[in-house]
Amino acid sequence: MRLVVARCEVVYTGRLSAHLPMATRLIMVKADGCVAVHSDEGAYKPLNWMTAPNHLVEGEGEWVVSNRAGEKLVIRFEEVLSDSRHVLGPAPGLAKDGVEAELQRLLADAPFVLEEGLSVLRREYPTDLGPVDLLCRDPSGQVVAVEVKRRGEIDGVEQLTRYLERLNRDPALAPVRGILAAQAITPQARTLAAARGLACVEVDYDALREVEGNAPRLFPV
Amino acid sequence: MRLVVARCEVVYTGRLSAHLPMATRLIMVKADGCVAVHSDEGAYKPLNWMTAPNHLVEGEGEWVVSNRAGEKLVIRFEEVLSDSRHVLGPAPGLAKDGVEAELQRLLADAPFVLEEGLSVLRREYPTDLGPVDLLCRDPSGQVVAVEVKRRGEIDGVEQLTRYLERLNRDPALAPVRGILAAQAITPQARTLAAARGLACVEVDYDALREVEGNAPRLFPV
DNA sequence: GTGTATATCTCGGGG
DNA sequence: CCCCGAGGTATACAC
Repeated sequence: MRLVVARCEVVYTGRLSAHLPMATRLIMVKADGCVAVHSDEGAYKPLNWMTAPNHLVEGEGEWVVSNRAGEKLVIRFEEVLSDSRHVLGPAPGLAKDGVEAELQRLLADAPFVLEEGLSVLRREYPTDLGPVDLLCRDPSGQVVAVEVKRRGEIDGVEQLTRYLERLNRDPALAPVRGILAAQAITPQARTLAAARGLACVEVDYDALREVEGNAPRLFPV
Repeated sequence: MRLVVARCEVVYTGRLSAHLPMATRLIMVKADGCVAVHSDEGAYKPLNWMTAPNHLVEGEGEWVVSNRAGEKLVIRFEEVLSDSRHVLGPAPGLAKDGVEAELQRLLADAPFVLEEGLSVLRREYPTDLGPVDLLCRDPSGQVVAVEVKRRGEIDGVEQLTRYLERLNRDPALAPVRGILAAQAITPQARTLAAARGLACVEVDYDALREVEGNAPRLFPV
């Protein structure tokens, strides 16, 4: 990784045009070639950047970084205050818990926490509007579409409504009903869901991880 | 700005839980107090971070950064390879030339490219759900709501649907119909638009700039 | 590759 | 203060 502290001026042209007037900033060049320009205030993310792969040309007091899509980042240096290189080596990636993907996986393994007797037909069931998180069947044989969210808000209700409208056009599935499953559901989302005849279930994440630990014994496949 | 290169391990708990195993990384502390952990590869944005305002406690080989919302970032150091501070001073912000805003402006000047005989009543027509990009009238006198997007996706159809539902409650405007205008529209968005009786128009941005150049002569106001 | 959905989204504007 | 909308969104994942 190369770290340059310098008074510079930056121009980006590509998907839009952006300009940074002359000031002191940090320029970070990572091992994969991506370039980021940081100021000392404001945000954790860079003001301007160029993702890899790109082509960096170091000219006379000027860097030109361009990529295949025709985007260009030009950094014009007035004064370089510091320029250092560091060998960081490979680093293992970030492991995340508690994102929607994991919630979906946990629910797919334990759909009964949503409703007694529910079983999963498919995850990511495709429709021509996009994939339904979980397609299930209840003990009576009715198909149930489940939309999984970390936080249940109006968007989730809209999404579930779209899918149901689509699923119910398929005579092999109809009538399909819907469940919005989330760790927390806002009152507005509940109201809209109720108006559309959709069920809401709040899911206790920690309890679900407990269930996962026990499920293999309690519900052998 | 403080830049620390170190072998470290990072744990974030808050809106989710995330863990970075021991490896060499860059830790950036900006003047406003925000902390970011960068690896040497992958992305231009940090793996882990904590936005300002927060509270940083430097302990024995360990930093604990926490904020009012109860989020916590813990960095445990094994070996510090470099630790430097730089005074960058204030920097002027980023100036952008937007894209959707310009597309909207171009269409407002040449609504007839969307549909023969269309004229603009108002840009950013306010509703209590948000502003309608373009409110137009067709030759028959019917009001037409236009949602302008750079890329036409399902979100845009939902947005237009909400606005239309709102506009059609106003007897002075109803019945209002809708057009989704974008440089490119996905098949799924077309499907949903068709199901809702909304029109889709793909707009050639460059051609539109041509029209703008010619319009003053061809279509004098 | 295309397209959808998520994100510790971030960031800004308006009520 | 929240809500909404846009982002050079980036990123992951399925078809």
